[in-house]
Amino acid sequence: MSAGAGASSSPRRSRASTGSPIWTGGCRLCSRATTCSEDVSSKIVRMTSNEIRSSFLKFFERNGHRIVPSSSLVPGDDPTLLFTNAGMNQFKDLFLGREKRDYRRATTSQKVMRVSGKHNDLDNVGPSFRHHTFFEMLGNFSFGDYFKKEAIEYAWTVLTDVWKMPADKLVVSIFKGGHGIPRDDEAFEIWRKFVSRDRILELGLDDNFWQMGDTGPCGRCSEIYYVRGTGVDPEIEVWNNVFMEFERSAEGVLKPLPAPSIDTGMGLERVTAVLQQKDSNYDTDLFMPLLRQIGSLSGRTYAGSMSPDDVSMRVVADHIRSTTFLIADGVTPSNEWRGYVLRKIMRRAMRHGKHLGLNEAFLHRLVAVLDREMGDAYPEVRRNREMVEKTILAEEHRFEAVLNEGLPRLEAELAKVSDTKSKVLPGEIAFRLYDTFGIPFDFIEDTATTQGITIDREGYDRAMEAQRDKARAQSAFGGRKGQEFDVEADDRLKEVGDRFEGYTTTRVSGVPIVSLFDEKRTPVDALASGESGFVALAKTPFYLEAGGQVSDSGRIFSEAGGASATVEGMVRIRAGLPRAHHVRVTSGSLRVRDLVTAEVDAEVRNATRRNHTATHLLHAALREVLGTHVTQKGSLVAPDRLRFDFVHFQPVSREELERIERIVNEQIVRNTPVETDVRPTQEAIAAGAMALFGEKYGDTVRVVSVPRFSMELCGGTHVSATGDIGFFAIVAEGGVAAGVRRIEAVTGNGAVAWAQRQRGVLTEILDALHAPDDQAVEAIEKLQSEAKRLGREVTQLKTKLAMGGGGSAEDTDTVEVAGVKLARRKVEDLDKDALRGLSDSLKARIKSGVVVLASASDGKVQIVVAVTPDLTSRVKAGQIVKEIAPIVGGGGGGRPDFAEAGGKQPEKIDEMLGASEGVLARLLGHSTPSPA
RNA sequence: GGGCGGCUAGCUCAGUUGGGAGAGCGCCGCGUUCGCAACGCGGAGGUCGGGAGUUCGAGCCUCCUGCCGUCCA
Repeated sequence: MSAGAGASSSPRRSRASTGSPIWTGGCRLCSRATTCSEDVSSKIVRMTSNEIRSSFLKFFERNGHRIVPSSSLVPGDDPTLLFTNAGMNQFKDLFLGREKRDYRRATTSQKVMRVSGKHNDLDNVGPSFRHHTFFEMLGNFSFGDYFKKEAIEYAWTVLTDVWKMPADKLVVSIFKGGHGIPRDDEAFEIWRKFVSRDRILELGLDDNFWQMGDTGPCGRCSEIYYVRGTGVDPEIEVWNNVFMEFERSAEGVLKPLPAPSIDTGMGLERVTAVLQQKDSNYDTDLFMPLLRQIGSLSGRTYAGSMSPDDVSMRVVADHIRSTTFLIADGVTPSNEWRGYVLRKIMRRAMRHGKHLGLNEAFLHRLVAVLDREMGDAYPEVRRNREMVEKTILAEEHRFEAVLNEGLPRLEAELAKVSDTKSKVLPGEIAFRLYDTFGIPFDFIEDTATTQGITIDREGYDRAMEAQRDKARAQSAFGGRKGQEFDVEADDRLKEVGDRFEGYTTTRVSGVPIVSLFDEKRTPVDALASGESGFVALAKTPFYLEAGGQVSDSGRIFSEAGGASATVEGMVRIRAGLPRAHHVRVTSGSLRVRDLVTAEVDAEVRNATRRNHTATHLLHAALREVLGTHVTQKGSLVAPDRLRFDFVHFQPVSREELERIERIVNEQIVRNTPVETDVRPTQEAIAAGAMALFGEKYGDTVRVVSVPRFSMELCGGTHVSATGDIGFFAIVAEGGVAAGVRRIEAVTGNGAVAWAQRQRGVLTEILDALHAPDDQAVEAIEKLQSEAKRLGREVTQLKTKLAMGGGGSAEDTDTVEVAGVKLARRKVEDLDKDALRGLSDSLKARIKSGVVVLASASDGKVQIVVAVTPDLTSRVKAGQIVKEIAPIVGGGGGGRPDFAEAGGKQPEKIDEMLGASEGVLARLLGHSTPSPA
């Protein structure tokens, strides 16, 4: 989605930055020759960024807008969108008419991330004075309420009245028409009331037409520019007003929306630069405190230039903002998806820190500045400061480790090419160092340069491109969306809404069936016995998977018609519509408008309730024992177990686990009644209720609390008092990803069963050991060392036995072949190691010669051939073994002094040993003495 | 989702045509010393991440799988 209410990355900005302003020919604004020598802008009100933000919100509040808090940077309801990238994201469903709220005008200061643009914005950040990965978007919105006239009036008033921008510094633009869409005459006429005709630019599709996607709402828009006349950006786009007035169908046809809407966006960083009369966003009070702190840590002073130091300082200042806000919104650095983007940004900041001479971990020390400067406007930063700092520090250490690991490899590769004539590091090698070992390219380049080595950049880029292509090709199939229900025409569904009765009951009767769908999710009138499909009811006690709690199972039946169906799962049709029960009809048939009873399997539900409340207790206990950096990263609440993933940077020790388990069970014993109530979201969070990261909450929320111990926002079903849980046992603890641990636990009957199983195993072990429990470990250790000792003794004895045999050396058949001693012996049941030992002893005995040993065990033959070192130049053990092993049906090989082989025919051992004499003779170059 | 690299003694890691599992540090004992460090000698400590396969024989080759790291999406 490319939302046009944009600040940092619209195409026309990049054009401006290359030095071609949108309109040329002198300063038309103030009718002067080229630039404005007179400082008209001195009239502008001096404001801090905090004042600018709040004055904007307050203005629109005075004009009937609801001030809505910024939504999370992690889009809660759109898994395909990497980060929130426009102010309107959180209102998407309102614009599409899928959702209704109790206000039709809103204003926000929205946290926004833009990193993954086609032009790879990340590289612009630092060198540029106004590119950011993270920024704040001020906006006002109308959902089918006011339209162009008011929007333009508001915009003009804010700029010229609230902020006192001189009118003659402002230029606007409208859509000039094209591609079958007419020129925006209306906007032109409205603007004419405020500015002269020559200050209204007319631009095309790229600049002044906005759409969310290939289909859906879209419209012409109007941009407002502030003309400085000087600096890198002689004029700067400050505000984009989108007039949503059409809906584009799949066929590409535009038809008017019944209720046209307004969506605007203004980058706070830019407008602050304008109002504080700075050429660069970084010179404003949004960035200067950060730059000062970076300066004092690195012993430098930010000078606002294009020098490498200043560029690096800008990179760090920008990236610490993204980093802090992302982590505060629950993203943690990892190797995939959002976490990966975060890591990339963090490591880029660390690298630039190194350029500034910051070799120790420093990034985490900048969070305090943001807490101080922005903590009032964005409480999540203040609330999560400790966790943010810990997360950053952990990543700084990890990056250090990666470099320490990779550096020797880099040095080794450089050493290889340093002797060559060209002194070029091949691109594939450089890429491999980056791809596999994570050494940043500029790091490789820097190191290489100091050694007079250059890098084959082209080869590097080629390798990178190949990797990209592969990844894209493979994931093209991955992103398919789930099937959608065909409900467009179904008004009944919209009227009914989603009525969940499951908090108070597990059974509702006399409920009409609103709609039926088959497995393809298309509407049907009836589902017959044996068929499966989906049922929407006017109300239901069935829980739909959310907050980790799994969906209920149970049945739906009609007493009158004798129909019955099992409910196998629950599916969301669409927000605000009834939930769908995935059913299999077992008898009779279900028809639309039938009255039915819906009944949840109460026992299963009760088990789930126990686990859900226990999860809350566990969460609170974890924070008590491990610290408040513990935050939920995932959760599964099933009837038979619960699983809880959370942020923590090391394994949880056994002592800690036991303490956590004890605390939870103490809460259970207290039998505290569990309270639930619905409260305004802001109030609940202010009261300290635990909210989930990345979760989208409405204006009111359900709060589940165990008084004096736990309070969480939660839509799940819970026990009525903690005592209902019965017993809580932690079953497993382990790591899921870097910085995330997982605890699995059981409750109630399941916990009792688990404990009994454990005790059963212990009892059996003790029985087998014939030892009381306090001596069990000792007994096992004794057994182990005894077994080891015996094993050694057996090996020794076997070797001795084989060596000495019946007490003499007569079992060894020693002959001389061409002046070389050949010792042969057949032994019983010796393993490889013992044979080796035996051969060593025999070698020692004959001093110089060849030893051939064969042992039979388990129907297999093990052969060893050894040659004393003085003879290996004349005959090699490997050769002998290759010649004789086939006689017993095997093969083998080895080194000149020692070789092994195996075979499958023990009965032929004697034949083989006999043949060895001839083989040796032949290899020594003598004819075989004929057998006796 | 797709690649690449790693996993061997308590720790850090070596280990190539597939053929005796190693080093350094740490640990235990002995020696040396008034004692300690250092040093010398000796010793304990290993399911070579797990499972299958190929082979007479697998730390090493093949397949599956787990975990860690890293890059791309």
